[in-house]
Amino acid sequence: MRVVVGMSGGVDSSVAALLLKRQGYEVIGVYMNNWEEVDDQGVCTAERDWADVRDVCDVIGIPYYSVNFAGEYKDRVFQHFLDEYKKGRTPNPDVLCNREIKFNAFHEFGLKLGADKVATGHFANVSWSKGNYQLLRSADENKDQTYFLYMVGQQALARAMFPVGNLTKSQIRQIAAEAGLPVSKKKDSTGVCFIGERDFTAFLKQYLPAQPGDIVRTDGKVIGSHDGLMYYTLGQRRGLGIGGSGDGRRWFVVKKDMEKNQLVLDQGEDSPLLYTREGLADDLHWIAGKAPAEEGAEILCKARFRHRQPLQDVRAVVKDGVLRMGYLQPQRAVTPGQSVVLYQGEVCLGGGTIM
RNA sequence: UGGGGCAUAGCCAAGCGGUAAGGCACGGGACUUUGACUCCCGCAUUCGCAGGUUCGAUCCCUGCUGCCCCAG
Repeated sequence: MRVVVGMSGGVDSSVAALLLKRQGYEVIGVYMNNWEEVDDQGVCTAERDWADVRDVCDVIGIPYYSVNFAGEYKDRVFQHFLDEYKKGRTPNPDVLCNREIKFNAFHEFGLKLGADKVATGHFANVSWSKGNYQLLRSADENKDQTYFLYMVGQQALARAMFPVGNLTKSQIRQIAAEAGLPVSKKKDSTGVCFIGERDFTAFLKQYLPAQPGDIVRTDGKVIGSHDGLMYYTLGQRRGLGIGGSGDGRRWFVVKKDMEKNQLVLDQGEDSPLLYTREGLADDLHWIAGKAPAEEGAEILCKARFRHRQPLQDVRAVVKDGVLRMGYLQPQRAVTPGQSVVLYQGEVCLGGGTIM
């Protein structure tokens, strides 16, 4: 049985490869570099990651390759990312990246290498039940990454493997250390997948030209100016430059008025304008291939509106391709363009894009 | 140019003779495979300017400058 492992140069995917090798699989490590950096230190980071992958593979004793999907990433992920921002929405590129790149383009590459299975270091699990593959939350509740995987399809899950899905982060680091992997203490990576950590607003400004406008209070009074609504998101506090006015509390973005090109702020982290009790989502995707209930029938489940958020009680109904949700507890800054992912027990049902 | 008041960091604002609170903003860090949120740390050798009194002043006195209010 041949398994191709997507390796990032981090601990998780390194241990994933190690475990598969120990389990007797014929393992091949593949490093993906999908972002061609021109300047910055991004190049250095990518080169170091690739070097780490080679070192790790040498220690484990498996062959390795690198592959570049920069073109695919740009066409299928980044373009959509920019289009969404232009509309004033806040996209989640990593959800698309998983569907289009890691669990599609990369899987196809794995097949070309003769792989029976394609593994990654994601914190998630797959199981087969009632004629379908299920996506399950990881053992390490704190690191679960199913929020980013809800768009993955049955075909991909059928050949996917998540070797570290049943481990905790500390167990993974311990295994890596005991095996002498050079990345055992490497810091977890953050930021947009393949693009990495950086000054996000400055990054966006490279692609989306500024469109200055007013910053206003909820009563319409102008209290400042902004460079462009696309550089801000709902619930945001930092980077507004508004301080000292009003009652002295912090200011948060509560609305982006695209028509007036105004950024609307309200004061206080508990501003009622930041909370909603219901919402809609479209662009739905169900892991099982179909909704968990008939059209119009109520779905009682848990949900999260952002990565790592504790599961929230939600009752939803699917109608005409739109998910109508009611929240038992008011939710803060549910943001258009972001994902809502539904769960029942350990099972990730799927989700959609917040409208 | 009659009277009164105020001038403290980017903003708001304590202090009222004993050697500059706090909040917001901002910067750094932690957390985090999106964007955010959150948390931690930092942030006026100096109190409009110039003198004076005092062992010692942001706090008292004088002058100057600026702003505000009332009356003209």
